[in-house]
Amino acid sequence: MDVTTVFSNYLKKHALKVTPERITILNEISRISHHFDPDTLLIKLKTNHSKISRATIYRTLDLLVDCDLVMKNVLGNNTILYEKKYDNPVHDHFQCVSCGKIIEFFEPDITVIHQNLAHTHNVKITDYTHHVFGRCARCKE
Amino acid sequence: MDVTTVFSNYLKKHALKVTPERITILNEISRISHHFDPDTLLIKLKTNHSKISRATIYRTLDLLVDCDLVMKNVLGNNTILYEKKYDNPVHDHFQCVSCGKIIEFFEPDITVIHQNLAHTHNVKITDYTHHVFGRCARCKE
DNA sequence: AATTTCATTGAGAATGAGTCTCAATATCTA
DNA sequence: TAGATATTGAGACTCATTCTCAATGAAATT
Repeated sequence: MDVTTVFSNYLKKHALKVTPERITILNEISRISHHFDPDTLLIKLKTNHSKISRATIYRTLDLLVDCDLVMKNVLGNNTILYEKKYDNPVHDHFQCVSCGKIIEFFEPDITVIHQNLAHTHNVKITDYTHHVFGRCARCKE
Repeated sequence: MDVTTVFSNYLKKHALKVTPERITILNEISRISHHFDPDTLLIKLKTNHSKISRATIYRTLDLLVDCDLVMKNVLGNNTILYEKKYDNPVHDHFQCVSCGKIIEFFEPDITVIHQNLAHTHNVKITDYTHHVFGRCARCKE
């Protein structure tokens, strides 16, 4: 089932409307292979002669996060970073506090930690963020 | 060595001044046993008839984070949350997306993950945030 | 296909956390 | 104690995000 269908189904299920703006935004995100923020998304859309407003971008991103197609990451220094959850393997982020560089990594043991947590505290885990900060190879001298 | 001394030494080392405002803020934080945000700190200080300004609170919090006495956590939904790093065992946070309840937990394996990461990517890790979201025992029904 | 209902949109105003400015004041070194 | 310089408070300012509201559009119903 393709991504547009997933989004359309989500919208219908919540009595929301499938609009060209919403589909255009999702298509634009599909073309982005890494991180993005709302403003660069707006610029990309403008470049493609779309007149979608800033408000609609924010509203649509919220929907996409809610239906689990997009992930919103809040890093340290007021960096907000979105990325699609499809066509994109699960990973966490390391950010260099000196130069701002972001490294993606995945350590499978994080899953074990979450299983322990769920069991110990009798909770259901739906999401997590794991951001690591420090100095990259270059900046630590 | 007590916390005030640690802070004073840090300030002197960086040619900064030991002011009553800075010490008062640190003392106020020492009285808080859990999380806080800059604004509740401001209110607590006002309640104690202190006239320290919002700007000074932000400035001092940055210093305290820098000298490792306070930790700044950025949660998902624009929540910023500070807590002292002393008198307070290291822990991560689980937040219930339904009722907002926060559970503190510590899984020692997170340290192993960080050691692997540091080794694999040749970085120096100074800090991290690990927030888990889901439904607590009550809210998952 | 036309009607009706109500969600959605864009433009710009509003919000609010955090930062900056600057003159007055306080710390600290010598 | 004086001089050099860091700090402070008040409020202006920023800038990302949210809100408002009239006009428009989607889609269910007839």
